[in-house]
Amino acid sequence: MIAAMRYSKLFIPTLRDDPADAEVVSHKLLLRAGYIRRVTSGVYDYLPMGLRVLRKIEAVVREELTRAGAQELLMPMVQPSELWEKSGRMEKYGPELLRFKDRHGHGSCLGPTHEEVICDLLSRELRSYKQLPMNLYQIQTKFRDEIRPRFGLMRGREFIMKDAYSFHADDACLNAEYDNMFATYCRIFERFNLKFRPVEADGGTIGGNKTHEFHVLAESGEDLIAHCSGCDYAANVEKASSQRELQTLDCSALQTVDTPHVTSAEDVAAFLSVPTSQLLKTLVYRVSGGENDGVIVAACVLGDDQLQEIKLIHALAADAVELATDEEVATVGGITGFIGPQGLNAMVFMDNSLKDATGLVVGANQKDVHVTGLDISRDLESVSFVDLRETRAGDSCEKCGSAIELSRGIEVGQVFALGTQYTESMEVMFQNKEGKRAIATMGCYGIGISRLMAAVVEQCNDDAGIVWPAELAPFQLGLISMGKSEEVLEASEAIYKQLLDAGIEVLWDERKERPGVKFKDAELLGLPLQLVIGDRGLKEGVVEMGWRKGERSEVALADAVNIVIDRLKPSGCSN
RNA sequence: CGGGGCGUAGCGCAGCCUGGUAGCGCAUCUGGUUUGGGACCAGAGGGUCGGGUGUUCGAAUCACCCCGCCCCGACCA
Repeated sequence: MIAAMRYSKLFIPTLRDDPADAEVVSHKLLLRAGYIRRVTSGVYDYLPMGLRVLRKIEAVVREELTRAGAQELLMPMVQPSELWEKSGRMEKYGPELLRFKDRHGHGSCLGPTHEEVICDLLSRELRSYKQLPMNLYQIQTKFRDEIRPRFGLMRGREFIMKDAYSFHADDACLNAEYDNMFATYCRIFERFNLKFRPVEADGGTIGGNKTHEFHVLAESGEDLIAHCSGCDYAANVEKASSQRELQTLDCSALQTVDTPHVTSAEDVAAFLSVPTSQLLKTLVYRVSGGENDGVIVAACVLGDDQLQEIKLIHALAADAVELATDEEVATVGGITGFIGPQGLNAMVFMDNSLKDATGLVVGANQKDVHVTGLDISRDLESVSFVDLRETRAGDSCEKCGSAIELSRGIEVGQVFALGTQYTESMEVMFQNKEGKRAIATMGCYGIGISRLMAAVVEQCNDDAGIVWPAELAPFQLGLISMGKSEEVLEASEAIYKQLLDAGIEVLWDERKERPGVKFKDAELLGLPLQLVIGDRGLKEGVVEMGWRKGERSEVALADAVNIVIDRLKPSGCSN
């Protein structure tokens, strides 16, 4: 990367005001500081400063992956449909996969991820167990036609990702590599000075048996993560399970009560003067995919709980579930607003928390009527108990019983132990020690490079602008010439050249601007260190050195270069 | 796709309700005065008022349709 630049020659279109269409701080600041510009929904230009940061992130990721034993390759963005047909994901991936035909009418798609391509490659080239294990990665542009791109770089349709794929002769080896990648990810995020948390996660469309997500903690994060205050348990709420308190209620007999026009759990509870937690919510869903495709099912949680649909999807081994329409509810004998598990002509799933629940209020499957005094084990038959409810703050941890807390996070990475999910359908085979053909086992590991850029800014900013960690700043030093006297310009240029020779990345602000403008821009851009050269100090033979976040001091002009080199040279130094 | 908000100069906004020759601040250009925390004076350039249709003598303004953007929900690195 070019070490030094003159500000007046660099394309850094900074903005004085926050752009009106940016909501979160990273989006605002990256636009204002001239790092990115929007091209179309979820698609961005990386301007020179933005690209420099991106390259820095990539450099750290490359260094750590190389250290961890992975090799870089580059796969294509355009992928043939056949590979997706073969893996079975052509259907499953849905409209997020951007499909098109080339001029010969050949079905193609833009790569949202590369399991198919890498497996295709390995299926051709892998022969012997002696070639394993192998971990291949790339840093490349992905395209996912997201339903709702938002928050600038945080959720783009086109984005840059580091994706690694490992192949192994057996699961023990896969697990070792999973741990290796897990540790590598921790090291990478630590180098960026991020507050982050690895959490147990759901597999999503990638799939897999074992998977963790890495979340950068930030209020603007789109994910909710649950973590225990007493032990190391942490999981995405999509996956998290926990224990809730169950009230002990009297087990009086079943009784029907009229509840005219009272439908929602809150309203019914208020109407009957009981806590919402005494209500049983019965939600009716239509299933898509899997063995129950098209089937209508019911799922129950307590009135004050939320149903986590992903958990229901897993319980059904389905692709998706959608709340049933009133008509669909009627086909299984329910009436929207008064649905209950009793006598419903559908599979009924109950959250585990309900096993011993008694004295519940449920819909009677009759207009304007509810039933009280329901005892799950006494009054219901053939229901399946599964984990369905969304974990809430204050629940108790299943491991240690301590209180669960919730935080928001930005998912910047995920690791998966996939097993043979893709290698089987894609026929990634090799000859093992015994001379037999065997299916390779596989892991995959992603880091959202461009998202990481936004996540870092989310955590590292103040009222004045961005505060880059030393290793990610587009330039380490902002050299500010104050005033336009010959002495100042000469002194600045001399220092600029010495720093350039020393390999310090310096942005020399030699513009004919007033001091305030230069300070504001330097702070907006987030450069870790400033060196200010002005007439006032020059008379005394000193220049001013100031950290982006912290103290300022005067140093002798003669020592300035050495001091700067000393402070900036050890990479990863703090500011 | 459902719900909410918005679209007027590069950026931020006013004008719209109550129709009558398009405005403000910042930015840009020219000249001058300034120069340690987003200067001042004088002048200048820059607009299909998101697009279309309609109502009207006349539409940024009213009506209808379309497009785009932002926020909340379903997706995910």
